[in-house]
Amino acid sequence: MGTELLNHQLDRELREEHDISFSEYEILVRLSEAEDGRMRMAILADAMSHSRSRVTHTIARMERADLVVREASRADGRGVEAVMTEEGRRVLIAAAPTHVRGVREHLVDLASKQDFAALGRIFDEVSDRLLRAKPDEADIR
Amino acid sequence: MGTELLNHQLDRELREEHDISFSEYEILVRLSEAEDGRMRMAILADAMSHSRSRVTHTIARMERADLVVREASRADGRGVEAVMTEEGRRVLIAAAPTHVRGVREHLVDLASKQDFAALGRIFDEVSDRLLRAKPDEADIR
DNA sequence: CTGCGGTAGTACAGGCTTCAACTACCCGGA
DNA sequence: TCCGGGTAGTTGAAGCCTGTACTACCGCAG
Repeated sequence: MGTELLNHQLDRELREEHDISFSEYEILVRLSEAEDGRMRMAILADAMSHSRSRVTHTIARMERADLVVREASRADGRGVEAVMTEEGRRVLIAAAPTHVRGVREHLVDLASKQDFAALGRIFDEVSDRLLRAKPDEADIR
Repeated sequence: MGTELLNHQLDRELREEHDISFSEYEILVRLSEAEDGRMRMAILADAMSHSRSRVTHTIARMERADLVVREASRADGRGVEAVMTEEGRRVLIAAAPTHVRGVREHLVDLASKQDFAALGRIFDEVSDRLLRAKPDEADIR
């Protein structure tokens, strides 16, 4: 699988040029697309197929770097919302071209339109299956 | 990228059913294909695009589990060879069907022959480029 | 209103990977 | 022969992820 090589490379480029990891970048992207740049921790976790524990840690690091702040949810006393800061938006805007260029350079430009489309079809399907299997863990039991 | 989901799933299946990680499985596969079931650490590292440090740690874990033993290289005083044990071969033979089934179930069976071929073409190309760039790190400098 | 199962998030310990020393050894040139 | 640069591998610390346990809160049934 060259996929690890690719992810690793994209991660490294973001770290070197903008001091954020690929996961942090993805969180910023999702927050930027959300209403008011804010999202509940659990939604974030599900959206990225990360464990809640992982999101807690990642958001903690991002909070230290002033990319987000944590706010208690008004609606649900258990809830916490991650909110993108100005600095977070600034870093996202700076980092996006790096990421886009990386994906082009290391992936898109190397494949024909047809092959790239096939790639999309395959991983949509793979994700669908694996995500559908997880929620209730009803596999074989 | 659903690729992380897939790797994670394959890793989990190997851990649950055979108590080895995906990386350990891959090392066993490579050793089994090598002359006498033995390989130099550096060759192993290059073959899997892992850091030497990583291979050192992984082999150390595998040695604790009796899957391999370490032997000093006769030819090169600096060298160390990882040698597959009987137990290692036994575990590989047991684990291989799990892995093959996993790949079929979570990937191959979900794609058409054509799309799957496209996948192969793309990641061969991606790997080639990234590996060609690395060795001398001559990128832009 | 009280109890209770379920959900949200965090804390902590353990495991894997990385990075940067560091040791040991190889080999070619002076 | 001896030196110096390069290679092989290991070590230990630090970072990130996982699983588990735990607290706090929700909401419904009784």
